[in-house]
Amino acid sequence: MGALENNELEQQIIETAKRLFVEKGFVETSMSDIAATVGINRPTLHYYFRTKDRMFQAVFSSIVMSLLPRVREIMKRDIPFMERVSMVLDEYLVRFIENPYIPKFICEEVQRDVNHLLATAKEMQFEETFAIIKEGLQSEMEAGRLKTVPLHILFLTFYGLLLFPLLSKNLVVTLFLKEDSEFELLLWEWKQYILLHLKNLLCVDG
Amino acid sequence: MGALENNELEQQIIETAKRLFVEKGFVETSMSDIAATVGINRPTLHYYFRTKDRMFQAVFSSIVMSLLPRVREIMKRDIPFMERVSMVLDEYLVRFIENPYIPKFICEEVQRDVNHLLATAKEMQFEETFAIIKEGLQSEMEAGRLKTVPLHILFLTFYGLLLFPLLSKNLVVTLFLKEDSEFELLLWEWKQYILLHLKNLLCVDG
DNA sequence: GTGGTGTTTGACATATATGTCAGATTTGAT
DNA sequence: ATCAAATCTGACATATATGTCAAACACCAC
Repeated sequence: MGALENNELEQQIIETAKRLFVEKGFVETSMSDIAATVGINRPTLHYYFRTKDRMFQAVFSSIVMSLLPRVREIMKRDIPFMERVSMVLDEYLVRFIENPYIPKFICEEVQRDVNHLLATAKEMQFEETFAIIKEGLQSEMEAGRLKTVPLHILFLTFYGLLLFPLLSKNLVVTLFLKEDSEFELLLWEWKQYILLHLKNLLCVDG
Repeated sequence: MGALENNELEQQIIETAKRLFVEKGFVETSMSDIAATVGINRPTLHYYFRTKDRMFQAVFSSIVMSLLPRVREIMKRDIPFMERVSMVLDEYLVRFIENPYIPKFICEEVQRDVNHLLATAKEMQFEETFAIIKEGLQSEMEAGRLKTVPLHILFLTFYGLLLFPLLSKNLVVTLFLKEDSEFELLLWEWKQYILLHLKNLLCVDG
């Protein structure tokens, strides 16, 4: 046979598609682009992933799967809450420095079709991770170690501060930096401010 | 003649194009869409705005022009800094509640072509407004009424917190709200948190 | 009405996208 | 070596996008 064994090319296609989707966006990346970059014929793409939509699902899964398990593992640890948050931030930032267009890609998909996105996410234990974080927070709040803050406020603060610099990277570099390479440094500086804001929001001491 | 007098249809086209660009994004809105919505023939669009690109410029100008003068006016007032910020936030939020897709549109354009965007913005006193805010901040900081914080950090905090809820509106509504109509309420609740974060960042008392 | 200006349109040229399919090619089991 | 299944490809069908143009149309001055 060989059918089920040749996931090598399939993987190569997914990696290439990920890079292109994430660089240029879903709509502006064509199946031809992907095929040309991989160095295969376009119909071959359709052979592996019948439609562009299934191509997307494969790519999105690959992205989420590369982050979610690490986050879940960290949030389960038995160390102070803010230390866990700090480590999760590291995890995100490393991934985003590697691939600064992921946030844009996710945001684009949130706009294009939330339900499709959530359905895809659901298939990879997204809800378990979400639940772990939620419960972790609630127990900290009930124990009085953290202030009581609505979950959606926390969500907006965390992801707003984390994702926005990457969404506006071009603008930030143009307005505030001399050259592109300084951006990574800015992100690590920025991480401290994210932690500061979260502490102000959550920690009882002040 | 009549050429220069018929800015009525031209305005109607711009309004329609703005709505569509802002709802569906630039790439996913076709000239045909716009023409059909206005109720005219597509070549007529090309008669008024030779290319889709000039169409964009007209739309973007219209959006920025509806905000920038108000912001400039407010920032010039002689009232406490945080009060000015609060009023600017109101201005933004009212505009965004009216038209929740503006942030997405701007972000998309920041990614697509920053320089094009900045060039268009430059034509409408964007730099003056930017300078006014910058100087206002510096004088407050030097007078010791505000903590000294790098401009880019302030930029990221302000716009990250302000824009992200609108960029992730679909997700927020799906994850945290019962129905779409609650979103406006959430935004006004969120405004207080934005102010809180900015105070923590800027104000000397704490 | 005639003519000129500004405005609108139908038809065309061109480009690029997705998806299908029959047939060629490779591959592995026998 | 042969056969069948898996893999790949050239060619096709279809859809939709932008932009151009010559010709039609509307309107006002004269």
